[in-house]
Amino acid sequence: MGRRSDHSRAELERMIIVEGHRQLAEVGFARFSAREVAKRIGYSIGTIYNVFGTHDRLILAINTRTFRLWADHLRARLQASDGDRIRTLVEGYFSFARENPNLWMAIYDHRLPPDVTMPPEYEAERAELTEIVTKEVAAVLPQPVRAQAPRLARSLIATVHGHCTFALNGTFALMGETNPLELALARVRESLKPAEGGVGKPHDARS
Amino acid sequence: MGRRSDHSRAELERMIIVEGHRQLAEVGFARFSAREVAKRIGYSIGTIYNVFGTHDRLILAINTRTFRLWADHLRARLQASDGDRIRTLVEGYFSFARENPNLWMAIYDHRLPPDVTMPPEYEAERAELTEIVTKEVAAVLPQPVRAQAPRLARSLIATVHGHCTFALNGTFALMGETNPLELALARVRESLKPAEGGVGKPHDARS
DNA sequence: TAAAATAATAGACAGTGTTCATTTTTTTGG
DNA sequence: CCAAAAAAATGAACACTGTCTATTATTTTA
Repeated sequence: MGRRSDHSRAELERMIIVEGHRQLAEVGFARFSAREVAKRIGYSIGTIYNVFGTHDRLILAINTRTFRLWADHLRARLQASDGDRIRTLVEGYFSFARENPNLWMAIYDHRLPPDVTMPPEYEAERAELTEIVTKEVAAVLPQPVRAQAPRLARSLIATVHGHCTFALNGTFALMGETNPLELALARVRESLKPAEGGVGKPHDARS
Repeated sequence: MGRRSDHSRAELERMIIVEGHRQLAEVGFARFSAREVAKRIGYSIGTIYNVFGTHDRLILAINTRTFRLWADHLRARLQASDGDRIRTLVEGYFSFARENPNLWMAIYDHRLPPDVTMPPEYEAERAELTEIVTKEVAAVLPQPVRAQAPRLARSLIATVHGHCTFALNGTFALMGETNPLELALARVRESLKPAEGGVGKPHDARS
C-alpha cells in the first residue's frame, strides 16, 4: 500500500506521536510498545520504523511533546497567578507531574544510548522550560545578584525535581513525609530569601 | 540436576545477586538480562526463577545490595572526614553515584508494579541510609530546632538527589552547569546556615 | 500510460520475561 | 546399602519485544 486517505508524512508523524503519547501516559515507560501504537492507529510496525527509524527516536519525539505541554502548563499557571509566582512555579511543577505521572517519569526513565543524538526540538523545548523558571528567579533577585539568576534557577529546578521525584516514586512515603510540595517550596524560599525581601528583611517563609 | 557441588540455597542466592550486580553495573538497567546472569554463573534461566520468582524481585535484591554498599561508602567517608561532615556527606552521595552510575540509576529506574511489595531488607537498608544523614543533620542543628532534623534531612536528601540526577543524566550539561556538586552543597549550606553557626554568625558558604 | 519514486507491509530474527512438566541429584529411613 | 521421598535444576514452549528488509501497493512524474 502507498499513501492512504489524505495523510501527509507530517500528519502521519503527528498521529504516531499523539497515539504514542496516549499509550505512554496509560501504560508507562516500561510497558510502552511501538507495535501497540502502530496497531491502534491502523498501521503496521514497519511504518513506525520508516518514520522514526528507532525506538529511541520515537520516545524522544513523544517526550518533546511532553515538554511542550509542561511548559504550556506552567505558562498558564503563571498567567493566572495570584502574585506569588515562585509558589505558582513550584506548584505547577508538581501538579503537572502528578497529573501526568507516566509521561513525566518517562522523560527521566529514558536514557538514550551514547550514539544517539538529541533532536534540536528536544533541546529547544527543554531550554524553554528552564527559561521560564530563570525569568521568574531573575525577577525576584535584586540587581546586584541578578546575574546569578541562571545558575540559581538551575539549582532550584534540581531541588524541586528531587522533591517531586521522591513524591512520585514513593521514597517520601517510605520516609514518612506527607507534604513534599511544601517541603520543596520551603527550600526554594530559603534560597531566595536574602534576595526576595532584601537582606535582613523579615519574610513569610511557610514550612 | 539437583544440588551441584556444595552450594547451599543461600549461597546460590548470593551468587546470583553478586553476578547480577556485576551485570547491572556493566550494562545498565535497560539492557539487564536475567538469562545472561544465569549463563554467566553456569545455571539455566529456570533456576533464577526458582530462587527469585520474578524479574522484579531479582532487581529488588540487587538494588538492596547497592543500598548497602552505598551506606558503607558514606560511613567510610564520614569516618575519614576532616570535620566538615556535611560536605563529606554531599560528596559521598555524589561520588558513589559517579563511581557506580548504572547501579545508582537502577535504583530509580526500577518502578515496581503496584502488586509487588518491597522486601523488608530493602526498606531497612534504605532507612539506614536516611538515618545516616538524619544523624549528621541533627548534630548540626541547635537544640531548639533539633526535633525538625528528620524532616529537614528528608528534604536535603531530595535536594542533593535532584542535583545528582541532573549531573548524571546530562540535564546539567545541557543547561551549561559544570559544577553540580558545589551547587548542591550551596543549597544544603543555605538550609543549615541559621542552624550551623547560630543566627547571624558568619559562615564560609562556598559557592 | 509507462516508469520512477514513495509509502506501507508483514515475515524473519534475535532477544526478552515467564511458566512448568521433566529430569537429575541429594537426603532420608529402614 | 539401597529404595523412596524431597529438593534442585533444567530447558523447551509461549507470548512478547525492537529491528531489519524484501516485497507489494500506491502515487507522482514524465
